[in-house]
Amino acid sequence: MTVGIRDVARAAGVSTATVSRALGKGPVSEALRAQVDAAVRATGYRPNLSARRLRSQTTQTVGLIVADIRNPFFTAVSRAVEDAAYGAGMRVILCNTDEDAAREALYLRLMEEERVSGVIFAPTRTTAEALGPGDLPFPTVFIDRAGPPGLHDSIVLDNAGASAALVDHLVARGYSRIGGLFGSTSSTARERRDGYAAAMARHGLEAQARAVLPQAEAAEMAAAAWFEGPERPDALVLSNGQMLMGAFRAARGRGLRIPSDLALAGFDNEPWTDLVDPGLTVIEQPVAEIGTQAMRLLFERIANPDQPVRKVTLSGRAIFRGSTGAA
Amino acid sequence: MTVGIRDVARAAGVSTATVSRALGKGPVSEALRAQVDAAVRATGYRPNLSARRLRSQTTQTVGLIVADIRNPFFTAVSRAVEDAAYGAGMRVILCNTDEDAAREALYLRLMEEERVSGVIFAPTRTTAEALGPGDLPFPTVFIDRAGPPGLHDSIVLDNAGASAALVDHLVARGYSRIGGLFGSTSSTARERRDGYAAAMARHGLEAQARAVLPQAEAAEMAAAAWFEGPERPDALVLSNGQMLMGAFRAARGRGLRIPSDLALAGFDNEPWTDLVDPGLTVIEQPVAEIGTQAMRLLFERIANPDQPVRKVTLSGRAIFRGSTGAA
DNA sequence: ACAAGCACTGAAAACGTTTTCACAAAACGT
DNA sequence: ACGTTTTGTGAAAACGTTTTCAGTGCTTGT
Repeated sequence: MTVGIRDVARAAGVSTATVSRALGKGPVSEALRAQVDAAVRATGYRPNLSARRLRSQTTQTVGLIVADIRNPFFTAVSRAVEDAAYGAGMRVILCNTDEDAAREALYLRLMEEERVSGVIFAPTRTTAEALGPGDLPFPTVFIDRAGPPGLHDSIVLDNAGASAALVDHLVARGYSRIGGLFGSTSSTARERRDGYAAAMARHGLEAQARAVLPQAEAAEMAAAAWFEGPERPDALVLSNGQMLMGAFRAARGRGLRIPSDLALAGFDNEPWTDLVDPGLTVIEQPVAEIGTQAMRLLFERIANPDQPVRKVTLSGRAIFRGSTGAA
Repeated sequence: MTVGIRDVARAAGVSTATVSRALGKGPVSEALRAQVDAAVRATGYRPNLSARRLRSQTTQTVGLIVADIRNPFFTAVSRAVEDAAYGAGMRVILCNTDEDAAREALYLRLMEEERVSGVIFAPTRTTAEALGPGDLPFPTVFIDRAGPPGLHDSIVLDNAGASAALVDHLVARGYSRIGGLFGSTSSTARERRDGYAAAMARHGLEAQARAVLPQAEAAEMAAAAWFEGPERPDALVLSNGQMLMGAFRAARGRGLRIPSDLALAGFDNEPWTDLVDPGLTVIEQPVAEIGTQAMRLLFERIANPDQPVRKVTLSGRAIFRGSTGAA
């Protein structure tokens, strides 16, 4: 029924070995290569990738495991990863964990079964801390979030520095009751919280940090409760773009005026953040670069498994807008 | 080196056939099944999916081909598709075509080589019109956009009706120089344009439609040029959420007041559309349902290849906001 | 008690490629 | 002109599973 390499071989009058070599990069004379090409076209042959992978023991596939593709940060990173992968003739298996360690374990097992060439992984803190030396039997690059210390390549943001920059800016604009609402699941959120706390201490201010699931709804509820409570902050730092959106919603719902009643600052320069009124002060992350660099690190690790572990730290870019009383 | 099914068989003291059956759903006695489970645990065996696919001739994989995952519409649909797929033990191969017919052809070929069980596809108009009866050698469900007429299952929006609803609303609010800026690449954009034109005609108004690439930047430039020109509209209908964002940017850049100088209405209830001031009137699409229904149609088609072609038409929900002078 | 069926198991074939191996012919160095 | 390499080719093995086929031992119905 379906046409295989032996049909092509028969049509071209050569052996299957020659067809395979003509399609790949083996040494084949020009004459035979032309015959094979013609036979491929005539038969409409499509190589069976499962068979190829089984025999060649290389899948040309990478896994990409993130919390939720609907978070625009991961959307953008994923797109960059996919472009780089397809550009290099590789496929991507995308998995959404929803910050759930059980699903992370499930997908890591799937990656083993797929015999992926490598994995790009943004883990929860739980998983990152539980992972030991031999637990990932494939090259792995951690992105956005730290993996187990010292074991794998990674590419992260200078989270503490970025948080501190936001706090410094808020203090300079005259805010003092600066609260921080951070994600509860990632090392990144924790680093942002620590950077916030350190900067607050440096300014002699009392840090007020809370943690929730890093999603818009959870942040909206937490922020709303905070605004109702006895210690209403005059500024709020949010740990990512989704939470920033939640906080903005909560402020609007309470009728708070920004930036006079409340300043807002956060992470991720999502396209809408300069569309609202006032625009929101954010730390822009180099999303495309994170994706392409992650693939680069992974390729190099695959090519050279024993090279020393590398950690790439990128800087965010602060964009000051009206939500913190800036221009 | 790597542990295979024969190692498990040896460890369990049974044949590979029995291991395979114990792991699958074959008939195996309880005693042996327990031995096999123990051996699997002891050896840390991970089945090789490439080998399984090759032998069993079923890949349990579906392709998902969309224009750009960064478009929140496709992001949400993709997430729903992936959830449904993984929930049924299938994998997803995601491809971004950037509205490019050449890349569509490339990825369709890839789907053949992967021997996917089926494909979910949002094609450009070019490709949809070029596709003949035998061109897709796998079950295919078209989403968001029409495929070749009558050949495949599909799930689309009532685009013309939704457009007309927007026009009717704008007319009721007193607007009359209502322009339409639509995507140039999809049947969907064309249907929205036609629905717009028909509604305008019904109201005795002159339709003014333009078409550009369905992206924020292109729409912003086109809208800006339109606002500068001699025939500035007093309302604009946009063909998707990205273009709506572009038009909103252009209006703000020109200092136009919404809704007094200009009304804005479009498609896709993206999270930011009710965050800007004024909120934007949109047609909300049932994104999650589109994704899950697409997978359902695909599963049913795979299970029963010869059943009649089905076309599911979903209705959008109009959400009237300040950008059209609504409450 | 015996034929017929049933439930379970193992040996071996099969899936569609790539790769190894052996070898013939051509090219090369002296 | 003669070994020695190089180049190109085909036959067959190999990749790691699932599935077919042919039992074997039990149960069942009569």
